[in-house]
Amino acid sequence: MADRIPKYVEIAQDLRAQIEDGTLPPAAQLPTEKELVEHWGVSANTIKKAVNELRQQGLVETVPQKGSFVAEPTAPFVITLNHTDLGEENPPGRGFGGGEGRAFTAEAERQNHAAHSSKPEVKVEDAEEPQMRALGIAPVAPGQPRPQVVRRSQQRFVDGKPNSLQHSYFKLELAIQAQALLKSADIEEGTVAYLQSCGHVQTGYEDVFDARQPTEEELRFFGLSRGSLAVIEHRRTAYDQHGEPFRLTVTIYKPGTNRIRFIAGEVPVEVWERGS
Amino acid sequence: MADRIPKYVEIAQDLRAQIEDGTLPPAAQLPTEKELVEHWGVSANTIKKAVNELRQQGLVETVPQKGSFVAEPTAPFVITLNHTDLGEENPPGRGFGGGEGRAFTAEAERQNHAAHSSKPEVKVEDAEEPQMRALGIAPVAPGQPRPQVVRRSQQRFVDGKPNSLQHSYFKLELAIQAQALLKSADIEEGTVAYLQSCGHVQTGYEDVFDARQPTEEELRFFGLSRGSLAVIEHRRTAYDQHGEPFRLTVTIYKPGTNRIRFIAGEVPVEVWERGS
DNA sequence: GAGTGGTCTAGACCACCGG
DNA sequence: CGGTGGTCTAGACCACTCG
Repeated sequence: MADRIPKYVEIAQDLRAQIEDGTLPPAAQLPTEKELVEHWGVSANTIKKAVNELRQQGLVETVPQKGSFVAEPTAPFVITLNHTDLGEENPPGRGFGGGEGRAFTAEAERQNHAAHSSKPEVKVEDAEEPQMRALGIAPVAPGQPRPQVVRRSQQRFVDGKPNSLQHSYFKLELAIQAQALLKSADIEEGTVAYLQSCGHVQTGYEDVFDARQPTEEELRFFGLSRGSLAVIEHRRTAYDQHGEPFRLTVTIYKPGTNRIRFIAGEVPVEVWERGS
Repeated sequence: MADRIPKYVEIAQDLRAQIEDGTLPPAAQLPTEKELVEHWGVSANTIKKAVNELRQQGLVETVPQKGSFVAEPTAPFVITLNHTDLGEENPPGRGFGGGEGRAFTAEAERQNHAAHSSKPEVKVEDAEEPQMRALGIAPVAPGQPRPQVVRRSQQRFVDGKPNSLQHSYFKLELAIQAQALLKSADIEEGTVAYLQSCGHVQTGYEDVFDARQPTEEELRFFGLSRGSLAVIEHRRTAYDQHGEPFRLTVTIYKPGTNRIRFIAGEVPVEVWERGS
């Protein structure tokens, strides 16, 4: 019976209970590791493992030389990646390809959140395997020069806090045709509309999701420390009227504060409106 | 410069490199912790942290009293939760509400995987908050008796290996009308079709995704040890012709071996066919 | 300079697995 | 039985933050 609960799990459960019943309110600092060591009469490593559990559960965020703090109550920001956006009629407030570009800020406003994005950073770089696959670029032998792609990257914030990272990849030839892609500035009319005016109508897309450990860059941006939660990765490959892939957009979300949502068919309007 | 890489990260990177270049092929056992301790001249805890990194990255699976093994090359099984399934014409092979029920096995076959599901386990239980919210059941004060719901749970396997867990929730009144929901047996014609024959036509749904740490039950089912990767949770709330929510299906996927996919509009047929 | 968490060591005991 | 990983201890030093 009971399966021998390790001490660090027990400690984590106790702290969790304190967080859930409000003894440790949101944003409060946890007892320091030293205090916990004394309180429980265990060694420092055991406490670290306990706190680590909570970090992985998203209940606690640790700032390395300051302390561990109860995570803000996840008033989740919902990204609606809606379906009904491919030339069919668009219900009011449901922009094209939700979650991308300017649709992101519109979505946030509907949910009474303030959102902003950094200026796009544009880089021309050697294509990596997954990007090549998605954009339909033939693989090259190792050692051969790799084809180049344009990457447009943005950092996105909600209520001033880091929310997601977005990288869009385009073939270099396309960017030469559609030069606004090379400028480090928002595309006023939206990327999808702009590319349409350049002859690439987005007629379909494929969305793929996965969860994975954050990279170092993502850890820094989200202000997380190692060993905390996984991020959600969303890859959207967009196809034009010739059935050719012409854009790959990769968005990385910090979970807990984000929900990814799709809506299909008829649902009550309250579902659209509600933010969680 | 270089930001002081901890030793355990360095060791993890070395092992990772060995996995990626094939020195440690899939399913091979890693050097034991003792061997790694000797090889690197570090203490056991440092090795454990290194291996833990790899576990969280999904590169390694540890079986407690046997050893750590290189994870099988993620030949990812792609669950296509397609859009074009709401009464519009269905392209061949794209069943209704992909990823659910029998559509799951059909999807697997298209990708040349063998899939099977356990017999549904049916339970009548007190509704929890999130289930009530989704099914549109009014909240009750704490202490009051909670309304009851029917839960149908299935374990799903691909190529004999645990793939996902699925729980569908229904209001008890609905299950009384539609009694097949109470039987611990597959519903031959599919749940959606069956409920349609009971007067609930699925006219829309909302999908929400999140990533989180696995529960104890999920750890056991997936054969993971604590501190390994996050799982992907997919919640689908289905609405009927009156705009009432009548079903909540929660599916938990082991990441790495699963990709969740949506397709909208026109994409080349190869995209439908390919398994990654 | 005091306080924080991050890394690391060199031991220990345990539970479980296999032959 | 020997070998494995899981837990745990009681120290240590470091880097960073803050007053």
